[in-house]
Amino acid sequence: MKIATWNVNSLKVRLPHVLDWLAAEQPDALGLQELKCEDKAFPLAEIEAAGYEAVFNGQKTYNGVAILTRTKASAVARDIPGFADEQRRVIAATVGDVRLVCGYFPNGQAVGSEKFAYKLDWLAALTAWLQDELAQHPRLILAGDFNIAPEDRDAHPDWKETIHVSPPERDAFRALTALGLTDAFRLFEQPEQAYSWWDYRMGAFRRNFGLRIDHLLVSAALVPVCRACRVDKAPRKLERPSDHAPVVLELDA
DNA sequence: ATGCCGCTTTGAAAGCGA
Repeated sequence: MKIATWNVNSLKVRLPHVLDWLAAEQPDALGLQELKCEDKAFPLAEIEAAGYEAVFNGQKTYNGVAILTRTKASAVARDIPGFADEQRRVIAATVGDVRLVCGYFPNGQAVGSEKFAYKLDWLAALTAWLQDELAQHPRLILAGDFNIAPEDRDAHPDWKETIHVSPPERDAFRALTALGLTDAFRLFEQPEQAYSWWDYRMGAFRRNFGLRIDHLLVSAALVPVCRACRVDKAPRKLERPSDHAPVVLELDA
């Protein structure tokens, strides 16, 4: 089984990249973030023509998440139950015998800002909800754009901003792993300075000035069947790329 | 340094992302 996550920064603009990538990689499931499109504008026909089913939770201009699957997903859930939020950031579905939760975590803008407080509130609500989800679905993957670089090695040494690397954000990440979730990327040997996002500006990709903020966390039941996890930088090298690269997890399941 | 890039909404310029 192959499961991937990718912040596409506008599904409309990135649709050709997504279709090419599906054809090349043939994942069983692909979680997408930052669709920036309403549900009525979701390019369902094109995705179905590529041999995929899709469930989505979109809104105008901002946010928006989707799960694409080769076989029909079931038990689709949207948003965090009990957390009042206009922003469409979560979709979950059962794919085969795996529960896949796809999230676009808040950016947070700057430590101490109003958006930062929202980020921490959102993370607390997600964590509380996931505890219940894990109880119901022992085989669970939390995938998405976390907007958190969990350790120092996940940020370029010259990263000067505190957002994405601050102690409260990293504490929130650890609260998620404390539920019994494991960062699948770190189950395997990885290149030095492996990142999943690079700013469009200042030649950041060329200089590998990036952050690893896109993650797949797996529940304890899935750790033994993880086979490989990697960042696929190829789509970041195309014309008009997303600023994020897909992260791919392969499992013996 | 934070203007830089890119996307979106509107209708040339501003907000936002990370």
